[in-house]
Amino acid sequence: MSESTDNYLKHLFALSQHNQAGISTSALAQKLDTRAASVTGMLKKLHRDGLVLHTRYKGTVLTARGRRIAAAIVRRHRIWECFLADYLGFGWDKVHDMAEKLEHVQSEELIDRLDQLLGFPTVDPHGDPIPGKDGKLPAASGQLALSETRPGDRVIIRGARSESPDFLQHLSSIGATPGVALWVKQVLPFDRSVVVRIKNNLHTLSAVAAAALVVSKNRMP
Amino acid sequence: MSESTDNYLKHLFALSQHNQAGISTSALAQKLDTRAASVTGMLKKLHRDGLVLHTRYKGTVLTARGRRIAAAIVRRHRIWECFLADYLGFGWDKVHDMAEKLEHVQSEELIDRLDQLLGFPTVDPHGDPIPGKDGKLPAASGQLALSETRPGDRVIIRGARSESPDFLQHLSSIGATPGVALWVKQVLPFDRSVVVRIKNNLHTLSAVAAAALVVSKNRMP
DNA sequence: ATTATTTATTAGGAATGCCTAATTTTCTAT
DNA sequence: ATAGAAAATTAGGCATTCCTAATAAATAAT
Ligand SMILES: [Mn+2]
Ligand SMILES: [Mn+2]
Ligand SMILES: [Mn+2]
Ligand SMILES: [Mn+2]
Repeated sequence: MSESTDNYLKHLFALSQHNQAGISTSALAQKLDTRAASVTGMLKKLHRDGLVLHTRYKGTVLTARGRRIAAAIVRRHRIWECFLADYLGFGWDKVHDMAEKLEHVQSEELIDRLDQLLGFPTVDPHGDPIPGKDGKLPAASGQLALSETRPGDRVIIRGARSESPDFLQHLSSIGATPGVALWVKQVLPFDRSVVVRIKNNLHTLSAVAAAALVVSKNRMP
Repeated sequence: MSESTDNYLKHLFALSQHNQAGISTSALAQKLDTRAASVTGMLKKLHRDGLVLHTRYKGTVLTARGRRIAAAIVRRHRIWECFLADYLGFGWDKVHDMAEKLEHVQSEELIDRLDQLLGFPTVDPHGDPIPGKDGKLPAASGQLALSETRPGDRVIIRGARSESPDFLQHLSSIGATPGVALWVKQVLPFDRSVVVRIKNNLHTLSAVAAAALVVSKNRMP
């Protein structure tokens, strides 16, 4: 298991959280900041090694074994983030990059003792849940619908509560996809539409849309 | 800077401590557990990059730049070992392998904050000195191997010249850990084994073990 | 349904870093 | 001085992991 395969599994795991279907090669390439061709090559190896199921031109899903390993990586990442924040005083804008390296140190005993030192935290400094030793993620906390936010809030998009292609396509067209930051500018009183800013562009989401868009006030791993 | 080059520099640094002349390719290969041919190839790259001076068929010495980087790696390694021992309760036979990975996480701020958390230690759990931020190694004074002592001497254990978990675990099992007092009872003539008393118990250490156990005759450093 | 566009895969190649086997240089012992 | 041994290097490969360019498949538009 190399750092590279670790990162592939970790991002597949993250993308799987808000994707029913298989993960697309391009989505993974984007997360990993590599080219799609490289991703295809790696997916073939992960498939050969029984960590993912990859169907040519379709998509990729983690196997139980791949998911178990990925959860362990995310667990390490987030426990290290807790340590960096709680014991070394780093802010949540600093902890991620360091944890990005520390997560690859494979020692279960090391992580278990860190976990104990930290008092068995359940969320990392970004509010994201820490997988348990069994690989299970505590139910996502700190998530809410965009309709529950108030003007001034800065949130991160987590996903959608609808599979409606129309709705999802509309969100994509305005750049509202998981991981993207969103500023709540105002909530129109007469129909509760929400005006938001996404990357310097203003967009208006209906109350129905806002109720179906899941956001959180925290960052991702 | 890869983990590989890190390890080359680190071992060159360690070998330089007890070697006036340039380091031989085979000595380095042995420490790194690789083949001499691989070492030659890497040395050419390190030379090209200005980290070592390598003279064909002669030997290799670190440049000032190479030495500075190597000292930083050793500093990280030993500070991590202190953390693992002091905060996570790992024994000196366990810390080395984990630090072997942690040392490659490159963040000066991370190490400086760890250093502060630990109270700026000057030696690691094996009694080895921790290079300062300037790359300077505190000189170990009054230290000698147990094999250099004579019956009747009373010494304090300072550390070990091996990271072998088997060896360190054995020492721990007889109570021979840094700071502990030890009386030299006799040196067996036929194989130079050393019989010592530790807290009212007699133990016999082979000549090989005695040569790897570092002690001092003075109280505290 | 056919074409155009987007997405994904294959082909071919580069950099690392390791290996074994062959060769060259240096050292040692006669 | 010279043969033999030891040490180091070069030659030739292999596995990873990434890249760009060319091709193929799937999806969207007409
Ligand atoms: Mn990472
Ligand atoms: Mn996080
Ligand atoms: Mn290492
Ligand atoms: Mn040590």
